[in-house]
Amino acid sequence: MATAARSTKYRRQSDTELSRMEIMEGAALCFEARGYAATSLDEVAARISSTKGRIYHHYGSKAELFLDVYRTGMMMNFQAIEPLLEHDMPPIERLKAVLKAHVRCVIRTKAFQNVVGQGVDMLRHGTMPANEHAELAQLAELRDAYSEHFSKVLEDAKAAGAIDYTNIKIALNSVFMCINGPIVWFTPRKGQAEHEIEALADECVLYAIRLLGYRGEMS
Amino acid sequence: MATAARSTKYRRQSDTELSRMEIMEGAALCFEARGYAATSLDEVAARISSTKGRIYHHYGSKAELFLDVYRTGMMMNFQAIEPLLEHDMPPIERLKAVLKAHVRCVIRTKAFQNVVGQGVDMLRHGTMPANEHAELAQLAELRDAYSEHFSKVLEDAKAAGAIDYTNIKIALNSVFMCINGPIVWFTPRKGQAEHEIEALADECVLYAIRLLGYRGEMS
DNA sequence: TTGACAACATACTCGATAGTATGTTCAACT
DNA sequence: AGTTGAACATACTATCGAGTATGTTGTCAA
Repeated sequence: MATAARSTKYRRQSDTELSRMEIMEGAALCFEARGYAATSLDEVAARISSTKGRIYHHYGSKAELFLDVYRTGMMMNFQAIEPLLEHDMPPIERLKAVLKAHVRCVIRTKAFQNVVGQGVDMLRHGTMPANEHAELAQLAELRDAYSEHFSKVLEDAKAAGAIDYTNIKIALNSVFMCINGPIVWFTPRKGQAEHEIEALADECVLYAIRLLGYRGEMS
Repeated sequence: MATAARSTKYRRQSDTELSRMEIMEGAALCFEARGYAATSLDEVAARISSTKGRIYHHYGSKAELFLDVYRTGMMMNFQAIEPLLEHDMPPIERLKAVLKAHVRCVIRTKAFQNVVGQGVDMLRHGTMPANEHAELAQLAELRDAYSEHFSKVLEDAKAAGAIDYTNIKIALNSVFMCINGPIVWFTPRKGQAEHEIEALADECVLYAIRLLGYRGEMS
């Protein structure tokens, strides 16, 4: 039966994906805590109560694992904001919504986003550990495409007169520094209610749009 | 002669300090480019056309060198802003001046500040490479004291009604993210005039005070 | 039921690097 | 003029970790 065959096939696929995701989560936490270079794959394996053999069964190298974490982190970002780019709404409202979605995503997937940050740094300094230039270039494009989304949203809002800035590069960098801040300084505490995180995210967004010259208060 | 004796003594001291500074500058550049863990002391030595022996003559360990770079970076920051804390001036002007001084310092000493950032991360995650808890605690205090300076300036400006924020911790973190941004995204280009960097710094400061709810434009 | 393969675990190799031990030079003091 | 010690350079060791080679187990298909 085709259905049964596909079912089996997908279950195995799914298991593989689940296994890779479990590895990635462990890796993201280790990379976040100690940095890429200082993290050993034995540490990653230990974190998920496993062994290095398992990791090398799914990934060809440490760098490949790192790149997969990077890519997954970027995908999480895209999935968070892309739905908002479709809907028709006032530019300033879209800006607020996109910023908010990004911050929420960043907080939820903190470890992955930290790895993304490390990857961006490596790209910037040309110290990528891999020889896999194809993957590397692809990730750079991912990052640029994501940044481009924000550029467009910013320019729309500026054209609508809701915000203002002199140099879009500096403005965009500053906004990213601001809304990515939680990656660096946020530390989740036990028993922290969901609405506390919401308030935190709202405050980050407020500062980000203020930075851009937005005058009205939050609606 | 006491004078000659002291002169000799001081000259040797001074030479030692110069040598240490040269090592630190090489180390800061390497740490910035590859990160602490990925940087070998042979690389640092090669960067200053020297050998590992020289480094170990001045420092007991890689971690000790790192900590000295960290401390030196923080000192540069203090020296940049502390004179401004003395003078009597309107809170909002002091805020602007301090932010501007910080950004200028950050751009000039980019590599050192990047190391400071790595150090702060290590403190945060408890992954400091050294056993030297004394040094470690001292550096944490340095960082806190520096942050405290900004806290005071912010609160004064808020009391004067020039700015506004809900949560000082989040606001301060956001401001730091913004004014420390150049550490991450600024890349000096050859032939870049001094006034271009000034303009860049001004724009960072503008975004930072806007973030804090400042309404007036830059004077 | 068996064999074939995926999904691991275990046991190794080998290069890189932090740290050390020792050698060399040069300047100051005696 | 010789001795000493600071400021290095050179040569080595010891460890750690990425990558590999091989062993083990459960599962599914025929």
